[in-house]
Amino acid sequence: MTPADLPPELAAPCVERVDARYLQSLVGFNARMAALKIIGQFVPRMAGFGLRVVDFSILSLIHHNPGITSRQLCDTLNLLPPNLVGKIGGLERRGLLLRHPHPLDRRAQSLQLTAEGQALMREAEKAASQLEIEVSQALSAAERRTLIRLLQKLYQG
Amino acid sequence: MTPADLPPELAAPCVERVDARYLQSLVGFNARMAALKIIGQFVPRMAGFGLRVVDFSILSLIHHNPGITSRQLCDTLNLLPPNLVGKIGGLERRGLLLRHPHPLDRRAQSLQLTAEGQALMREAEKAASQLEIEVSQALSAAERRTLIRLLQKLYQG
DNA sequence: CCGATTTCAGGCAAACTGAAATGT
DNA sequence: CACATTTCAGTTTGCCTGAAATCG
Repeated sequence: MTPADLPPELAAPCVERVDARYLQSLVGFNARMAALKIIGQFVPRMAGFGLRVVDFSILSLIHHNPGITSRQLCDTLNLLPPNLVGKIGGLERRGLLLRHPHPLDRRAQSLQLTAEGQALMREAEKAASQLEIEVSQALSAAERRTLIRLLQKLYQG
Repeated sequence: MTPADLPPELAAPCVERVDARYLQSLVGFNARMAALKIIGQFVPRMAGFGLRVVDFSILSLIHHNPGITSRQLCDTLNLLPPNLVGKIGGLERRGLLLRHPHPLDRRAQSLQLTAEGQALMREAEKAASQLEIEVSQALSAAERRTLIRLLQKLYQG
């Protein structure tokens, strides 16, 4: 079948412009593509503070929730406990956070930012909010609010 | 400082309910959380077809673009060429796709689904579209269209 | 000679699993 | 005794860089 002496344009097809309409009809595909694009811009900004994206999320949650536990961090950020241990340890060795015994549950630990950690996060969150403006420049303020509301309906529902 | 004989509720703070409002004000955080939730439901469905999420994306693009090249797949899916080689090889060994010499560029390869690959993707895309309905049940049809439009404005802009 | 496409090889970081120690 | 929180050890997976072979 498909003799070799057929004209080249019939032997094997080729594509000029990729048709991604089916994948683009799936919310998951679009959410993943958008997340990858934004995170791709986030990574180099946070690298300026010596932080990865996940470090920023961890420190931000501790920043706004002094005394939060590892377990609560895992639940909020969809992390597994063994993966958090090393990250918390590294941030502690850098002097950005402290572990205290938890007042209500001696199995757990009460996490807090040091003064240095708080100063770093004030700057890092300033940079994050600035990047937020740049990344959502294609959207109006109302569209941005709508987008966030719909995304939260999706993953919180 | 902070004497050990202070009442426990003052020695170290603790949080009852985590305040994630700052992270939730960032589009990137919400897009990532939504993508993770959807993909988390996608993985077991595609496992029923012996596919990972990325395999589904690859096969779907070949399905709707017979003759597409590896390079075009990489551009569309944000993959690096070395990472695609093994995946294409595995799908070929399973008899789901075929590689033909590209009619216009002998460096490239023209990718096509076999009859078995086409049959598999008809079922897999049916399952994906069904999951799409379930996962966006929290949204109205109009909200779902709006969400997709705004996400595309973000990552295409 | 330079660039693009595909492929292979090796290194690095991240993820999950299983189990142990401690405490509820 | 059953369960929860943290931690460690081992394994696997995936991603990235660098370089080679082929071709435009």
